[in-house]
Amino acid sequence: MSKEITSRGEDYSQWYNNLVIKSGLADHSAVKGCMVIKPYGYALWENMQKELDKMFKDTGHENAYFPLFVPKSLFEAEEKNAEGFAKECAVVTHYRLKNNPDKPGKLMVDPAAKLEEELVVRPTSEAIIWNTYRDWIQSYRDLPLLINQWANVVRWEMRTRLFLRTTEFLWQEGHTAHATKEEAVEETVKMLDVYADFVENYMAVPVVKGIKTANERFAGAEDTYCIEALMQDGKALQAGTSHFLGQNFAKAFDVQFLTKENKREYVWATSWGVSTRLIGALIMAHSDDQGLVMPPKIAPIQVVIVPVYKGDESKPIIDEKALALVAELKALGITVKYDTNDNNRPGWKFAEYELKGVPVRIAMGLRDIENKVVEVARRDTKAKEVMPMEGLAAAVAQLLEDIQQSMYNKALQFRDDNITEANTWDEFVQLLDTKAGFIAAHWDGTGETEEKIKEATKATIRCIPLNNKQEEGKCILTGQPSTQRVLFARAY
RNA sequence: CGGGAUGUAGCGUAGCCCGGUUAUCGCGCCUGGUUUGGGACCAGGAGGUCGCAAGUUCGAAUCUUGCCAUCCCGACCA
Repeated sequence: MSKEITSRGEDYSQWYNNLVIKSGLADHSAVKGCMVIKPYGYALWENMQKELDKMFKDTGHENAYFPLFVPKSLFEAEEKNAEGFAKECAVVTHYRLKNNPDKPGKLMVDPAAKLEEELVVRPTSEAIIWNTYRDWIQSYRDLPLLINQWANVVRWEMRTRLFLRTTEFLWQEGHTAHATKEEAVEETVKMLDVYADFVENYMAVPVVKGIKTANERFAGAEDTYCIEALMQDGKALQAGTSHFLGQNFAKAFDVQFLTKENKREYVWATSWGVSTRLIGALIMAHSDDQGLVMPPKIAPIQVVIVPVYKGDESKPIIDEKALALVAELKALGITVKYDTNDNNRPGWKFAEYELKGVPVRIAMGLRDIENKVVEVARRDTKAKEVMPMEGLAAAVAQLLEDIQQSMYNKALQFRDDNITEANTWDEFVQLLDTKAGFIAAHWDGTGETEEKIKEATKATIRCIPLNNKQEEGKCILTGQPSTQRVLFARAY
């Protein structure tokens, strides 16, 4: 969208970091690779959680909580899953510290307190959950089992980025068990749809629904479905995944059930998750040079009222009108802040709330009150309008809806403008360097070719879109025949 | 773990090459006052182991060596 941002190129990282910190969403922490989510950022996460949780419950899921620690023997039970995550696991080996005899006042790990079996801090919870499901599932009557967990996980990545990749992050992970393959696949797709619905309709970020190639698949899954979003710098971001796990975990943890026909069968599994990474997606999809732009449906503050005082005697007059408006807005379920902080002047507040991305700002001064109007500014377009106080609350509610829709439309336009077809290798390489975005190109379907393209260009296959148009073509690298285009991009 | 850069007040910085008064400037912070329609102004004030350690020197933020930390680029990845 904003050319300024796109053209910023290598400064984009810096710009993103500064924005996250200055807007008060989060900060670096004392622990390398971890972040502190500040109240404003956490309020945003809570709003996202609330909506997602409602959607999960509407689709029949219940919340539960499983332990943070996974005994190593359980962790390694599903081999592919274990292998995939092994390189990024934090491991607990001891359970006690003691005074260091050589360094007074310092502590050391007590060698006598070594655990018999190491505990892996969960990078994902399939293992501990499926070990539990064995006890929960005996009969077809116990199925389907539809559980979600809100939790933190730890993945010890080499390089981290606020919200996009932190050592510890918050997420939800759904883990379901089904009697048939068909039912499990249906669940996988259903939850992908839930994610797409949330990201598009609440976060106003359009996504491409698709399926991952074998190389990009979740460790231990038969199929990984994903939603891919496009950021303003032309890079793609995996916003959520939903996995069809087949019977892999059921077999690894021996989870069998008796069918109506009294036959023992392994259950079919899915898992799906989205994380605080979505906040990164939100920032990179909508923000501009003035700061964040929050979609109204999940904005921590939807409307801010800034009073413009002229001398002390005007305060009670403005307060009265403003508080009445606050009450009206609240009655409509709108989150509103009346900023009476006298330390900052109106201009300062205008800039501050723009930085924080508050969708609607109302300025109210004596002049307005005399004319029975207020100044209403919308964050997404920065348009200002004088509106009558009569019926204002309803008008603001309508405006919030307009902003939500308009933000989505703008992001969708950008996304669609940045899906480009490439038919030759040269075209492909040139597009990556000049335009970026998603590149739709033919691929011969082999992991080898995919790997070569990645090595040569850093672009990966983000997904094979669902309901993809079938067309004859030749692989851009090898020239081998292909039946459909897949979406390539450089990704976060 | 490889390649590059940086470390000076809460944040951002000047000074370093070419060693020499009390370490520069801006923002922020505190006190008082005037203000308030796009990041106010005036006056006063607080805040520093110059990343750590050793060395060279009459003298080190500045030179040397070692260490530590952070960031960027690669491998890894939701």
